[in-house]
Amino acid sequence: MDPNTILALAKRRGFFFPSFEIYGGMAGMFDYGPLGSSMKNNIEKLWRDHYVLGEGLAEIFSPIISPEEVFIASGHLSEFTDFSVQCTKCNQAYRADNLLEDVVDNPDSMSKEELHSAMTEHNIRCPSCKGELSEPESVNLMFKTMVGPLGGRDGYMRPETAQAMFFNFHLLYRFFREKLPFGIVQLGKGFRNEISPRQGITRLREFNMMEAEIFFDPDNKKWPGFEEVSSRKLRLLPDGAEEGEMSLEDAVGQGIIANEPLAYFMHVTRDILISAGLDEDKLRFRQHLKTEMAHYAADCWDCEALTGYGWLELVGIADRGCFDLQSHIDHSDAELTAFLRYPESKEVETTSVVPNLSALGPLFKGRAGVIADKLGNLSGEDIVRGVPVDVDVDGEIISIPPECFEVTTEKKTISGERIVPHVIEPSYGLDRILYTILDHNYHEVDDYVTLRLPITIAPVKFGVFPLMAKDGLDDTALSIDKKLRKKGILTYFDSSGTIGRRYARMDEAGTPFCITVDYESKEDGCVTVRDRDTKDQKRIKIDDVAGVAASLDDGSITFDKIG
RNA sequence: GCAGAUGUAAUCUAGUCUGGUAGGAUUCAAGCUUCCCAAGCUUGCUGCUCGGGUUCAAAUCCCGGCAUCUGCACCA
Repeated sequence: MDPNTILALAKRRGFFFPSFEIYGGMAGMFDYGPLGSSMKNNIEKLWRDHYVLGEGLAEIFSPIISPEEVFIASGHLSEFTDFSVQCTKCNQAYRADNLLEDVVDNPDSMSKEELHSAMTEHNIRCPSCKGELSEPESVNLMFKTMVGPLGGRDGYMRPETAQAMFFNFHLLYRFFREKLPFGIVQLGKGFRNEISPRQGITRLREFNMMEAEIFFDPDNKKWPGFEEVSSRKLRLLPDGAEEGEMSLEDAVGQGIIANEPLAYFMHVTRDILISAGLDEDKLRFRQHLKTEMAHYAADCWDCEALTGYGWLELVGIADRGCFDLQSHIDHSDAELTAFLRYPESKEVETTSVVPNLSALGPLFKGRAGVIADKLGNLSGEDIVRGVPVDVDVDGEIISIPPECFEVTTEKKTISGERIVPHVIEPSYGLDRILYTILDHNYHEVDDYVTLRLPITIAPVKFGVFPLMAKDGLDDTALSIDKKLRKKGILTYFDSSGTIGRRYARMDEAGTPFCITVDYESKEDGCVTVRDRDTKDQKRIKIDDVAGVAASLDDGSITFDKIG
């Protein structure tokens, strides 16, 4: 579908529109209008139904602004930064490390100064016009801010919601009673200071994500429920192979998808997107090429949808290995590990050296502490009972008499070990999904537009109209409207314009059903329910309206079964 | 970020070359009409992307910003 058509509809009907328009707008920023906000809530609800209710994952909600340390550990500060150079003659911009790729080793790990001197040394010039290049300039795609008005700490707007699920691991692990696997979700905004965002709502500087992090024992990557769906098929486009349909178990068995949970959550993703109204024929899973894999990923599949913008990445499902947890452990010294109990405890005999400080002190005075540490680090094999031992203190070899230490042998029971869990991350781009839902459900016949949204996603569930806004029809319609809203069903009451125009408005907003009160209602106590996609009408009792509407809303009956 | 094109109401558009009251259609709103699929009639609301310059006078000419589109580059 032509993006301009979708954009025009979105603006006209209040799904979404460019932000700050009266002040000239701002690239990469969009507002959700009334219909868009409602639709966004519905998508989030559908997503939570699967991940929180269905899979038993737990939701957290953390700050957007995060201290610099988080992104030093996550790698975003270094990996999300590019050094660019510009040609002074033709103004063409390049990534500095790309120009040095075949000239020096590991240019992407070089500092600004190293890049500059390497470029001077090897006389790197503009590849297209041979002009002089500017000095490298660092470009980081995170939004930077200051925490504390007078300076304080550097902060950044998070580029993904994921990090909080990693650096809070120890608390969440306790919440899940110290058992693997378990999963956490977070829905919220992420920020990327894109160089030149385009394509409407599909590439934003401030965008909405729905992310899950599921933690596993690396030696036992299993998720309950895989067997139930293992024969289901997905449309796969593996790295270096032909696109084709394949069952989950075959794909895992042949090593095309790295492991079961990865495949399982790909399937969950497919289910969610189909429930949201996407066209299965326009969906595929594409494996990341080795070269495009993020700095943290071990295997990654994108769920892509065919839209007016071409194939669009909606969901990324990555096996991040233990990269993030390990990195936060290294940077913070926090114990972000899981304890794996062995099936049976092991008895281990260890010999250790215990320094005798009351003997060491008088003999070595100030150096006693250092010597004690050195002794403590010796293993049992370095020592023979009753024989002096040599210790190296700052290059000086000191002989320590046997009365200064004891050698003890003890038996220990080891019941398990601490491991750094692996993580599978399904990460959904909410805005892109919303856009694709509009794209796949837009139908136009002779300039008449119908959005065939599933009722779970539709921003408004029922239009409620009096055929004419008089003779009491409006009062009856209003009371029906009120009844539905009391049941938690979002309606739209409309009494102005002709009935056809009102139906048309609702069709364009994707409202699945309309309820109309007419003159016969007074006599037979019935109203008309009209189906958006077929335009068929059925009459039902006014007294039954709320119940029928609720059943249509939750999907327990369909239109053809009512009346 | 670079190059080119574009910018008139919620939407589509005339007017820009050649400076002189901004026009139409759709939408939207109020009303009439026993009105079930964008019917008709009456009435009404909303606009020159922003800033500066030239000029008696700027939607129109000049400069700059912003945004959109296309291509390049970028895109965890």
